[in-house]
Amino acid sequence: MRNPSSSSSSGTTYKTPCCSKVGIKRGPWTPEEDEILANYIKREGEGRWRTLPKHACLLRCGKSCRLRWMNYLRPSVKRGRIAPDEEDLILRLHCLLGNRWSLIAGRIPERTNNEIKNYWNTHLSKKPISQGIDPRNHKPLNPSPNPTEIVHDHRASISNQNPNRGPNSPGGSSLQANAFQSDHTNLEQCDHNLAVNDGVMAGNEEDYIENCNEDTFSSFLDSLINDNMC
DNA sequence: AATAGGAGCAACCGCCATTCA
DNA sequence: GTGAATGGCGGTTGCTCCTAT
Repeated sequence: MRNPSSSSSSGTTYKTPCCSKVGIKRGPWTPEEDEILANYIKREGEGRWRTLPKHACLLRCGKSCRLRWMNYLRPSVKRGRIAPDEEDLILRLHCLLGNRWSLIAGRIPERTNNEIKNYWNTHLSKKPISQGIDPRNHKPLNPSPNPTEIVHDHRASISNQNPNRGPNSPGGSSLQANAFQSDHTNLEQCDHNLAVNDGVMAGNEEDYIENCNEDTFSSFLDSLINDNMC
């Protein structure tokens, strides 16, 4: 929405409201609403999203407030054009993680998952297609038996691992570990990737996966990215 | 100049995991 | 142990702007 004036109150119609409450405003945020929200969060801090609109005197649902803050009002959010190196990183990470936007965003400073998702859908998803590659799983659009496809398979399997969860979610670390475990299982099919894992993992594998935290996952991801798998 | 179609992106929805009473 | 509330995620929608015809 580029024109804030085209809110629901002025005719914009989105799908059925997430909250059925009458009097909840929907559609684009106005500068006044932004200011109210930003000031309130600066004063009271993040969280308690459901009750925030009432306390801040905003006619919005909590989800809408949270989204607005997370994606646009947070001071740490960088707006503007995606740099070529960021684009490259997004491509690599998507190659490894699939549509796990929060995971990808977590590794690109000051970018939000919504922004990265939009950028992928509008710009980057077309690149693999032009190269004859399926952007959803980075497999060739016309698959042929080829050892390198095993690498693609593991990427697809990661993206299929509970795609609704990321590192910032309450259950993030265990799910990271699950994705990691799945990833590793598939990696075993590829000598090259096994070598990658050997560099990261040492000792008992089960213990490693069980105790996988954000740092180790991060290291693991770094090794895959740096290995230029895509 | 008018208009149709595509691109870009903000905002919403439904779902799921976690937390808490 | 259970159910409601909450937070967070990915997918999708639809409005506005831009460009080609």
